[in-house]
Amino acid sequence: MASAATSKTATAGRRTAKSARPGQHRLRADALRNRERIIATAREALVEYGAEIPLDEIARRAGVGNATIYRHFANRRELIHHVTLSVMSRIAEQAESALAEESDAFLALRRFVHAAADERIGALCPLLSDSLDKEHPDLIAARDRLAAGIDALMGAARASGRLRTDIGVGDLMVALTQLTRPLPGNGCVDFDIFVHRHLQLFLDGLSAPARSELPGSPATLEDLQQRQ
Amino acid sequence: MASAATSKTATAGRRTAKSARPGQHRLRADALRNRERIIATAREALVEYGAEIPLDEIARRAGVGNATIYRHFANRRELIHHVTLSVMSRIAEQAESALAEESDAFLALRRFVHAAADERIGALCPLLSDSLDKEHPDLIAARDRLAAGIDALMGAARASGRLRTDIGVGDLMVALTQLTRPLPGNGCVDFDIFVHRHLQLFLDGLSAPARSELPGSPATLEDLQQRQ
Amino acid sequence: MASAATSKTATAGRRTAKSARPGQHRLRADALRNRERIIATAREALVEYGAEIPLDEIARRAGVGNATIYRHFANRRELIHHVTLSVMSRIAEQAESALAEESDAFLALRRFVHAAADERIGALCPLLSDSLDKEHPDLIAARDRLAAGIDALMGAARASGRLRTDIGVGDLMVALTQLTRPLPGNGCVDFDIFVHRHLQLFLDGLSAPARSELPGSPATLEDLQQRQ
Amino acid sequence: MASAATSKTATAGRRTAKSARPGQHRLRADALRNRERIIATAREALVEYGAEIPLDEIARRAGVGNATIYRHFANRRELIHHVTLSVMSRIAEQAESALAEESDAFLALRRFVHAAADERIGALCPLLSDSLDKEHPDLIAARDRLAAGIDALMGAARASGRLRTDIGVGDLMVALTQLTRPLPGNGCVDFDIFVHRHLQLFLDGLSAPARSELPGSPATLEDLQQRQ
DNA sequence: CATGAATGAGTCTTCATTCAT
DNA sequence: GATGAATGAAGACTCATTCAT
Repeated sequence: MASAATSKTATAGRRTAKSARPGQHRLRADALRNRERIIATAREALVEYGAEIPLDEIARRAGVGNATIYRHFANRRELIHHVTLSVMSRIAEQAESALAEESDAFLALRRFVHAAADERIGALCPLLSDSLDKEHPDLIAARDRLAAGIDALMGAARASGRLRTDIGVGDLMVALTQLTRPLPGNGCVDFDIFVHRHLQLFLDGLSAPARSELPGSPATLEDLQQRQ
Repeated sequence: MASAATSKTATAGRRTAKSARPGQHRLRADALRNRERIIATAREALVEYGAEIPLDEIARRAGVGNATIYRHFANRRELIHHVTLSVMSRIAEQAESALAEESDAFLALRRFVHAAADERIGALCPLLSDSLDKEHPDLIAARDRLAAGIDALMGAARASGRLRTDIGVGDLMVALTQLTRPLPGNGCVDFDIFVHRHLQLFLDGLSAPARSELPGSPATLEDLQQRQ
Repeated sequence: MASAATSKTATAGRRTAKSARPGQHRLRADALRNRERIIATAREALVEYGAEIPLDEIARRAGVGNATIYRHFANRRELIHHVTLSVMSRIAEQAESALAEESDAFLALRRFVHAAADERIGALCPLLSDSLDKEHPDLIAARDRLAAGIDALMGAARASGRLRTDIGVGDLMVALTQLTRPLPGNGCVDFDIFVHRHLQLFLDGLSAPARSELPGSPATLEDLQQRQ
Repeated sequence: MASAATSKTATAGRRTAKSARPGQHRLRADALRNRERIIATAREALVEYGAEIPLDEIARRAGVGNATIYRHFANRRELIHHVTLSVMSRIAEQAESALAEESDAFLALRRFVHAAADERIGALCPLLSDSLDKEHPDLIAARDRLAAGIDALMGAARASGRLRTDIGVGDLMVALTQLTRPLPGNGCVDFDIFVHRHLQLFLDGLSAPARSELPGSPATLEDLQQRQ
């Protein structure tokens, strides 16, 4: 699968740019495995435990020492950054494949929304939290790819006359993120069952014709990230 | 303003049951003022800062010493408990007055939803977080009152044929809570502008006739609190 | 005794300006005692153990909990800052009293040099280390006071014809600091005995007439702090 | 260049006596080159960065992997040990060649003092720090050679009537070390300019006739290493 | 032999909670 | 009753040292 993590910028750490992985420096196979495992574990742990999960706990779950996390990610912020990139990338794929594979545009949108939930989009608050460096080129690239994917989905659905016209990508993303956010502190696994109900309700609200007039105006992803 | 905090059970704090305030022991006027101020400050601070706000910060904002919080609430958990009660109470009032004052039942529901958002319902995840003692009689009472209020609202809206019939109080409450939850770490005050758009979309999804079939089944508030 | 710690600047911590102690906020007696004890303990501990001494060790020696240090000083850097101020202030007093009380100007200078050593001037590398915020007004004030005191001493000694004329305050301060610096890692208490020999030798080198031509040019304290 | 590192005793590293390199086991050429490079890099890095420099940083500067350091030196302590030996050896050479090449004995001493500073004698606190195993035969041998060299220098200078008679080798070594010690944490390269001023002043203090009476008594190098 | 990677122990710092005025 | 101060128990992060390629 295409990875959004190809463009790179060294974050010039004082000693070594741990997380910047320029093309010339291939990771050892086991290290790469660890790296991916840490990201995947962090994604799930964030969902189960909440955003304040200790890195030590992530390390424990991933079966590595705590310092191994720091070999791969300079600090908590950077780990979150990469988890965000990973999730955004996976979700972007979902958007793209939904559009490619579904003939009914609104069904494609619906499929995407539920798939994004399953991909733990809510684990991240990725577009809003201030714990991300929103200037980071990788994040911008991932955001743009995702925005493009969703835009295409929404555009097709709108073109088919099934999607109301007064909403933007940002509206969908924020609501989707919020509706699927994990509860803090406990593993509400069975909470998922609910989530899909609410997403479905929200999708019904997105259907054309619009049943009410919305306050404010449609939001792009850029809008979201700019609000402090 | 009716307070849900009159029936009491001491939760046997380590040394003294500070927070249990049996009716016989009227607080001094200034102490009561402090108590209310702490709760109100905590509510707002939770919204602005996020769930991990230090108690010292709440104390600072409330203009009291940190130990004063402990005079009123045995620990953080108990403070959150009371903030939750306060918010639930205020929201219940909103439900009740919306029903009483609006002639159009669906409009009443809509008014309630937006009012609940303004009351910071999302600051607390009041029904779900495991940082609450869900057995606590006060909480149960508050929940029941709130459930009754929303039930009445939804019943009326359903009766008027404007609300779809496959959703329960729990569905509304969870979605409402999630959609209005503050972002962690930063004061997204202007985020509010968005929230009402999403609530409106969700309300449109709630309208009859149902535009799709929902997975799962309608949830009550009891359901919610039993999970986990 | 006059304290250099009267002018203040809040270092605008995120939450509370712990270390800024504006005049309006008198410390409780016990807290002030702790504060002074921490500074004094840190001064001695720095001498005995070296600059890398853990704060926990300082806390232990001071008989307080580790967090108490942080109540008084936002971080390690700030503690060092205040220790530095304290030592500079004490040394400035030594300079002033030596000048005031000794009739022989060169003897006054000599007395000062040995007294500064006893005040642990070397514990700090106070003028040079980059672990200080050299822009800080308190530090500048302390430096200026100290420079003035030493300048007066040296000026008098020079005027009496006993001090060579090709050296500046900075020269004396640096050499004094270096010659009295504690060794890293071990408590060389009896090392002190040596130090005074070397200071004496250095003082002999400072005497007029100059016995050689020096490379470079006389240094002020400002010079020193600007390097690096 | 004569190396003091030929007589050896294995200091029984935990697993293998990595650093003991008995004569029979000639290092491969590249390994020897690495070893020397590590020592040289460590010497400079200690000067620029301070005593707390991480081994990883030394490895990075030396252009080797961190583990390579451990292949050559069992632990940090041992690396420091060898850097110390290296510096002492280089300084001893300076003493010997100064004596051999200068006709004026005091000039020879002066030349030596400045040369020792350029050899980074101060980087190591070589005679005093407790991070050395002062019992180690190599260190004793190096110390003895150095002491002999300086003794000869001082003896000649004393014989020429230019050096005061109340000071010992230890006095010179300690003062020299202290006056040239690098500041912690920052690369004060231009600090060197000062150092030679202070050394010159100190040398002037060493000149005969003595201008004052010194406290204590002359110190040998043995004295220094025995304290603590 | 050389190296990148992994790790546990240690340090700094924060915060809920308790203590003393 | 109220407060500032004190504290120990985490959590983030670093680094000497060990392991596996």
